[in-house]
Amino acid sequence: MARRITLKDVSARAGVSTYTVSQALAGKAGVSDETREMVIRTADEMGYVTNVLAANLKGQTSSTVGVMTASGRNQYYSMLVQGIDGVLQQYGLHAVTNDAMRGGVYNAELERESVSALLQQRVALIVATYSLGESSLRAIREWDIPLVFVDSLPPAAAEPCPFVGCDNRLAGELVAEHLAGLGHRNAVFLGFPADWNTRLPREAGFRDAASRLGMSVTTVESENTAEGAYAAMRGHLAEVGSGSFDAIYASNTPLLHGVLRALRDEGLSVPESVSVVGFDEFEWAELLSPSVTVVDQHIEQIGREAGRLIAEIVTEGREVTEHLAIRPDLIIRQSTAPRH
Amino acid sequence: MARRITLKDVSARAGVSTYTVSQALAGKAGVSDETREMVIRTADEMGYVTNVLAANLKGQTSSTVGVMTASGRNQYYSMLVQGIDGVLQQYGLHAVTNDAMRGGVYNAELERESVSALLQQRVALIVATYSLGESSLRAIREWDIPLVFVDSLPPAAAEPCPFVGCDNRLAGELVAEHLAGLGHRNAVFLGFPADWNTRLPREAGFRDAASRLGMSVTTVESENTAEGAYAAMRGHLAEVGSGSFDAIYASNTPLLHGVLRALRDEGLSVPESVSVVGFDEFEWAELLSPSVTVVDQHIEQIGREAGRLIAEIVTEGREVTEHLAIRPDLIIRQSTAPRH
DNA sequence: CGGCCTTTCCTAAACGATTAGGGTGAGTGA
DNA sequence: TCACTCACCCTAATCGTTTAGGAAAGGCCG
Repeated sequence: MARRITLKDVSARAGVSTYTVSQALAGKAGVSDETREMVIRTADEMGYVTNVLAANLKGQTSSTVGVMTASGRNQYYSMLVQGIDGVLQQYGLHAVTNDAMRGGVYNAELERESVSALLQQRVALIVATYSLGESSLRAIREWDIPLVFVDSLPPAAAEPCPFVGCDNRLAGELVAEHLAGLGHRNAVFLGFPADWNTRLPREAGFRDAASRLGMSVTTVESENTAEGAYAAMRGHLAEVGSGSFDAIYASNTPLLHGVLRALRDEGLSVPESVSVVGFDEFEWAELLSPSVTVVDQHIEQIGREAGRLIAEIVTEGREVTEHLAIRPDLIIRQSTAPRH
Repeated sequence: MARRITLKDVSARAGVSTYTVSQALAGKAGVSDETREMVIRTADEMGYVTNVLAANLKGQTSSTVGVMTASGRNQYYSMLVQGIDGVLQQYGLHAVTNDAMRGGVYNAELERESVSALLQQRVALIVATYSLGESSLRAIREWDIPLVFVDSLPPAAAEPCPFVGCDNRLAGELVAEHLAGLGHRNAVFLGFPADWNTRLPREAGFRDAASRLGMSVTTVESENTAEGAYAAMRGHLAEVGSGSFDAIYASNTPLLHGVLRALRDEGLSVPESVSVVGFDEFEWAELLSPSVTVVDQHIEQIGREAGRLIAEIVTEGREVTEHLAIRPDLIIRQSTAPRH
């Protein structure tokens, strides 16, 4: 292809002005039906394809939304992004993802670069799936770019700001009620760093319900990786022994992975010695031995709702500050059993 | 922010022409060092951020690459894309992903829309991770957009065309040699549809080596989902009984999942009744009981190599047609054992 | 000193769309 | 018939950059 067909080429061939072509193709008013049809016909005879760069430049709009993740190896995020992307495609939008993890650890420099890249692209909206840094927040606000938090609650500095995610407090309560109902008295909450602010409600809901039900909760701190959880769990066992707790709530899937490995390597059987609950449903949960009880936060639904919300904000320019908390469910499997 | 700072604003404040500012900020020649420094200083004093849309429009270039996937629920693809994206970020490029699956099944209409969306964006390059349809191939070629296949081999119509992926033939050979070495005589190859053209070499390598080693191979056809594999496997067992084979090679992770469920539900124990090998290493492989022997195709490496290749093509305009086959390794675990 | 590079910078025309702000002619009502 | 509206279309400016094609000034050489 020598040169690409432009709107001007189409207008020349169709014998009308570029204005008419533009209106006709965009489906806007001001063009008669016969002209519109004629224009459309010649346009695709010529193989014309709109240049969205030019359209966005002139229109001061953008059809891309930026997604910022800090996923590391947590598959959860990629599923989430996939979900969002699927919806956006239906609205003619597309997502570009920027991850702020390098070599498994959060990297502030990368976050800065990501924000800068998204600004350069003049994205229509930014989706944050973790607690953004102070300077990112400031830059985004300064540029007047709509921000929506998904999964992770907006930090106070970002409010008011729309949010879609799991009701993490409720999730913790469900787990605590389930474990206490099985007769467990001493639970361990295995938490990732509070940099990810989903940590707080996830722990608080668990603690509150547990104390209400007379179950003690010990928090074990862990890096946000399977390896970190493995080390943390073995460390904890070495310190307090296996008799000091009868249940574990691992606050996400990588941590669950680490816990299960640690228990296996310590020779502790699940659920006989200790009950285990994970956060997030995943495909292998049912095939493990024992199959694993988890909180299902309905990630596809979160993705869909987020996509819908984003499309609404971008295409209709609506101001939204609504917080949408999806109700989680407990999927009870073999890794939790009555205490004996 | 009332109005956004443009290059013209910077040039006015700095007292030089837009040309000078442009050259200075882009790090090109034709500007004295002191002027350059002065321009850069005032630019970030003013909080100037390049508008890449405008730059790309004028420069007839693009900093985005399109990635086409047909992933469904196969986590493999999202890891691959993550890998590629990570490298691209370092080159100032970014990826937009378009998936051609709707509701778990391939959708040609979606593929057409994806291609159209990528053309509209004037992407610099397209990455295909599955066998694109005839019309997509034609459109991409007509638009003169570089195409690189990752994971999936280019169809004949697309050659010559660069490729990065696993040496699937070799993978099959490794599996066959391992199984035959354990004394197995009758293997089942569980294959996803040949629409995904990785199927062919993956099966051929296995078959060739098996026949060389005196091991028979029966192919069982399956949809490309865990559910499909489950159904296919149970159907096969109902038809021929469990005594007719002693090993299974599941050609990707969703299929492996279906196989393991089917065997469990049929009460067949692994590896006592049948050895099982999966394709693709995944985090839970080692924690399952039994842990699963898999082919590790080194997906991170594939992603890195692909990213590097893409960056080279886009930023340096190099013409590349090289095929890069990464050597897979077998990770032997408990799901394969000597036949007794 | 005149001619000729170089270096440094500027002017102004693109890139490919969108869209105010008209203009034209037909229809309508008085 | 005239004034007015309305539907349809056009002209030309504009979005924010990059970059040919000079121009001015200084240095160098014979």
